[in-house]
Amino acid sequence: MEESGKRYYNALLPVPKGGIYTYSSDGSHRTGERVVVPLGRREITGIITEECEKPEFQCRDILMSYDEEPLFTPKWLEFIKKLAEYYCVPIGLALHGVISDKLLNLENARAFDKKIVPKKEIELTDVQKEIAAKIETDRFSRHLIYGITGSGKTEVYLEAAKRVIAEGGQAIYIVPEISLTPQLTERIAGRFGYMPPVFHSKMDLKSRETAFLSFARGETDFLIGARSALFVPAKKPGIIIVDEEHEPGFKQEEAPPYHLRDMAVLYASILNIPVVMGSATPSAESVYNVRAGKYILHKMPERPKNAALPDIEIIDVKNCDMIEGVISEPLYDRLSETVRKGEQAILFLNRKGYSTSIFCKKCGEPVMCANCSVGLVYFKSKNVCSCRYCGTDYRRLSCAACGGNELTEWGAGTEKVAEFMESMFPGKVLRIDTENASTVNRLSSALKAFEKKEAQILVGTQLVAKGLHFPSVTLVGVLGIDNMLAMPDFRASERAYQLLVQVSGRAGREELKGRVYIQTAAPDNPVLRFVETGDAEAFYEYELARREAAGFPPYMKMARLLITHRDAAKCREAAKAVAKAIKDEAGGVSVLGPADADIFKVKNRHRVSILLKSAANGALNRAIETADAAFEKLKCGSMLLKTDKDPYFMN
DNA sequence: AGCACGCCGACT
DNA sequence: GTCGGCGTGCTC
Repeated sequence: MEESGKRYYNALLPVPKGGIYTYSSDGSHRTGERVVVPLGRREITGIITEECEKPEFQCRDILMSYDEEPLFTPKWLEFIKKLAEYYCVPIGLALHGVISDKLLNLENARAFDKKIVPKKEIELTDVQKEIAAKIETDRFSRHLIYGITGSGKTEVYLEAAKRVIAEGGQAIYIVPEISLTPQLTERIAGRFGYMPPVFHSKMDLKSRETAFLSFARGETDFLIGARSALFVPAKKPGIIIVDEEHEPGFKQEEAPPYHLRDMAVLYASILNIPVVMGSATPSAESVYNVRAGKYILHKMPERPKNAALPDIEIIDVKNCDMIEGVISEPLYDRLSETVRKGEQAILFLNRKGYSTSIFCKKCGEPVMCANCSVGLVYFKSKNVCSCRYCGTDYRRLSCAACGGNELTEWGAGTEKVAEFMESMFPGKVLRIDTENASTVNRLSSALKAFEKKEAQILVGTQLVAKGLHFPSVTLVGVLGIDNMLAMPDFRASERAYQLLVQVSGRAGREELKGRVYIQTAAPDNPVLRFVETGDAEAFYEYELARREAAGFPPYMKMARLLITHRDAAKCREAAKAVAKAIKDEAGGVSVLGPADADIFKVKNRHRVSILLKSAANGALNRAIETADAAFEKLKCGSMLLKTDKDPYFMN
């Protein structure tokens, strides 16, 4: 029992239901050091948070340490702790969700191979220089660069990053879509004179390990990547850049369900460094934060080469002839003209597949997935009907309602539109959606093909709406946006607006003037009007007023509780009890529901949701804690409660 | 998350 | 009679 020489340490472990555990050691350890410790019958890697007093309970010895020099910093640990607190999840779950096991156990990696490329010096415009100069690098500040598509925001980010790097700091550059990084990395390479390290979850493990470790050790000074790159523990972080700040993809759905933009701001505040966010279509939250004086606004209202903005026209599909029920005559005429002139066009619709709904000929009922409350989509290329929620493929189908075997299809997806276009313009059509461009490589080769003008008409989903630059595209046709506008979601109009403006931005990027046609059955929808007139101010005015009147974010804090279980009745019953507990025990929140979720069944689990709203974050957190406690007591079987703070997807 | 313990159904 | 299904509970 000679334990006098022992020291005691708290370690943060990636254990979803806990987090901090105490261990003893004969040696000494520092905060941020990675250690291997025994936990139950296994060994697990965690991070030392601090030295502590000898605890009451018996504790076990630290088995070994990975680091002589701590890889993680006290501020990084503080960041994870605050993230967990904000999203009301155990800190162990936060760690687990933010750093993979592989990386936590990483001992060594190949050194970063600095591939030198020819440097392309670009003379910045006065606006670009001015904004970059306003980003002070010595303290926490939040910047929103509101620059129209093609206004050159990237150059501002890079200019600020260069300065940070010159001062000995590291720059973190986050983008929403992995698929966008090839075009962007080439551009960054040109400015820096070498290929920058990239970090995202779809790249090969070896390069990812290299990018992680070299940035954590301070051997590289720039890191570009997706969400997960924010959590690479930078040694001397100096600036965080969040491009396309409005992107819904920044909201992580798996636990912990965080929003990357908000976490970038939180991390920057802990580090006392600037965070720069940019978008051509800022989120309502960010516009609100500018008004509240939290974000510093920088506007870039013009394109550098003075390329004109496209003309936008709304086509009422109820009042004009539709060819094949897909494309209106005026748009078709324009398309022919564009092809004749040797220019390029993009046709956008946000539905993939061939037919977007399938019905029974006899009774008219839609054909649903057997496991989800979702209609099936027909894919002609694979000759299957698929559920877009659980991915089940159906080859032989009959009507679940009447047993009828004759089915009929309705609604056009990208496959059908591309097929029809191909019949009208043979050899000139290319389709891009997640179905045929499932990997980064396939997508980028498809985009390259279009760039090289191997096709003149590109039919695609949102995949083609984002940040791409095709100088010869002069026509953009939006074939389907109505389903998006009709979504029962308070963010639906914002998303539709952003998508329309972004996709319109693909038209006429250089000398050639662009035209945009938006087909709709609801031409009077105010969102479409704002897109048509190009009056962004008016859109944000409208949207924020609507949110304020209805008590939605950003004026109110919101959380969504989703309870799921095999048995619908049990699920509803539990949700009712949880809602009652919140009403009885937690004050300062309004409780909406419980109600069956919009998509009330996924993978044979019934889904019931409760919405919580509050003016105060603290009250909301207490309500969530109350709900968690009540749920622990009454749950049965494999019933689950998912807490989603600042929810984005309300299906 | 793992991993073990524990209590009920169909098999050599 | 056991093998194994996954519900439950704990890990310093």
